[in-house]
Amino acid sequence: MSRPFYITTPIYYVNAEPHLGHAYTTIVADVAARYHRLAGDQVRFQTGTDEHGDKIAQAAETRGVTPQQYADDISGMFRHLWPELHITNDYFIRTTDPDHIEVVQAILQKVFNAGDIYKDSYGGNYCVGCERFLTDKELVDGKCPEHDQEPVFIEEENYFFRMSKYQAALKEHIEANPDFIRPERYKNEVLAMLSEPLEDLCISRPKSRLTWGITLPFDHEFVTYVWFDALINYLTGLGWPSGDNFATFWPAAQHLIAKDILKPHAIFWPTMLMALAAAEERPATDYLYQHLNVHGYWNVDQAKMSKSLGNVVRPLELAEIYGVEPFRYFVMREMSFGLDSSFSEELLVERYNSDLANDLGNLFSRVLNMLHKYREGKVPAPGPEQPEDTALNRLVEAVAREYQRENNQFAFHKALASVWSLMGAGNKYVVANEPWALAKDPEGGPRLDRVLHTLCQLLASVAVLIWPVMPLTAEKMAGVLGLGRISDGMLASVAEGGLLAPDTQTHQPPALFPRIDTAKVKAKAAKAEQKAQPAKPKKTKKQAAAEPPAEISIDEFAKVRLKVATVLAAEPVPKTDKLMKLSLDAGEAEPRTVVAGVAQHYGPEELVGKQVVIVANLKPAKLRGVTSQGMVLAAVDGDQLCVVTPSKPSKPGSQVR
RNA sequence: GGCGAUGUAGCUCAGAUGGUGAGAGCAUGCGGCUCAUAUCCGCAGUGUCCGGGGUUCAAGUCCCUGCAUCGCCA
Repeated sequence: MSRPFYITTPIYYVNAEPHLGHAYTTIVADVAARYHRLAGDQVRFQTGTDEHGDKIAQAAETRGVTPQQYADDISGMFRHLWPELHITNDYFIRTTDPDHIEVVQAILQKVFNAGDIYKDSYGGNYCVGCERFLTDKELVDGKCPEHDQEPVFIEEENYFFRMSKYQAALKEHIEANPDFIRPERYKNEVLAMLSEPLEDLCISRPKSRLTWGITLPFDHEFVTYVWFDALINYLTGLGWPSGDNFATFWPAAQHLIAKDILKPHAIFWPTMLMALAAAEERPATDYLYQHLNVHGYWNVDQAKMSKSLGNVVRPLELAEIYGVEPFRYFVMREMSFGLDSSFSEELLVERYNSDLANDLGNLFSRVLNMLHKYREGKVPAPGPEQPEDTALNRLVEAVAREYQRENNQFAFHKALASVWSLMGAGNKYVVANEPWALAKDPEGGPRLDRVLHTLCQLLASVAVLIWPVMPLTAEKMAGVLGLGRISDGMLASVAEGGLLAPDTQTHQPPALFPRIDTAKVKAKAAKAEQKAQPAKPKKTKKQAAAEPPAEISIDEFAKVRLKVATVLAAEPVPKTDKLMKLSLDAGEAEPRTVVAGVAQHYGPEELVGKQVVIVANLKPAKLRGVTSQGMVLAAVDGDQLCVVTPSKPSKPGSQVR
């Protein structure tokens, strides 16, 4: 019984190059798709690009290309990125595809004929700069705050979709199907939105203002506005209204989105589908999707990642450095699906070392090495079974079940945690049975056979279970173990056990994930943080960071290079009353320039000739346009301040420690 | 301003329907093993379960209130 499964990512708006957010959504969709293939389901996985609208037309104009050329360009970047991340989408849709345009027009016409789209005039404050209507509350002193310009009152005719008509029915549907939107927090948010009256949705723009869009079939003076165009892609990609794919997969449709586009997917789209069903005189459930799966954001180094911040992490950079598979593993394991998570190189390396190198890689390596050492790499026929063997096998079965339950609910992090419990159990099993001792024991043969056999089966199961997340690693493991290819539907045999037949010849194990030197990465991250600090002061975080730890090690202290220096010259920095620019003899070839905040306490003449203590290896910083190469130490007591000076004259450059 | 969520070990988080001395992973310290990618196993911890009040024989778990953070809406 092969059940269908249809998973979509949003179609990505081509106003920005692909970033971590896009990559994450698409990797999740890919893992879901692969998981269902592994479970033997019939899978369809679609992604694509959204290419109409003002922003695209504008961006194209800025670059001096046509909107179509521009869209081709960016869309291509997405399309070429996915294979590099081992994404296995079955289809890539573009809203500029001719068949999509046809479908959108056909659906608009249907809904229009049924009376759920109507024309109305709309009057409002239109800001020419923003090219959109502003609400009264957006105005500051009657002006657009962004452009400092008074808006023009424009009355415009447009087409509206009767969204409000379906509000009650949608609310009922969500209440009757608690996992229609998941995780639950997002369902609650949607219900909150639905507790307020919905307004009808404006779905058009006059061509006088926007031409880069799909022409309304019933009024050629207008184009469709954003969502009506974009959302319908999920139907187009299946060949709506006819076609096998539509019949097979639409009843199994699940969408995957980030939380920022919750409203369009949880409210606009279902009501549109209900209207379409009504227009065809079919029950709404014929058209409503099964689940909307909503995930959170990645916080990259504290700052929220978003298109507007332009704070783009190039997904391939870290993926290239550490490998695509660890990258996929990290994002799937680190983020509790639905919640926000932090993303950093350090976190990635931590996961890599502890989960991939120490747990998975090392277990794989130690078991296969023993197998080669003691049994010439052949999976032995098992000797008599003991309770601990049974327990381990049972655990594999239990994990296989939990893995399915969690993956079905999009709780991928839990599914992975469950798989990793096998690594822990495997390591304990090795220690408990001490195969190296059995190998030396003349009576230990049958027991050793059983132990190695059990461990090989465990590894084979692990290989299958990690396949959706790390397909290449899984295949590599399967190859070494003599398991052959990991194929669709193989999940069922994990719970049954016995993936490997006795006498299967294995190969020498490669190091799947060589350990990464964390010291190097930490140093690099610290450096980057330093660089980022002045750019965006973080109120709370910064204060917390400024609070020194209770203790530091001697090694940490040794990083600070303190030196005695003699003040050669001093002059106040213009336009400030605190800063003084000092020229110092620190026993170096050239005098050093250091800016110190001492001008309120010392005049220039008091400082010249004085000896001070400086932090010599502080990263240079620009203060009021002057580059300061270090800092001068001073004792601070409330608003009193005095510079620290050696109690006897010392040679400039003397180390202070 | 309205609504909601969250606040548990250094970090990330688990902790249905209130009830054995409050947990996991990572990080830390100590001990052990040697098959293995300086890996693995064991032990050890520390927690005013955000503050304050209340209900109850009994509250991290329920109620009220305050604070903090975040989100949604306006």
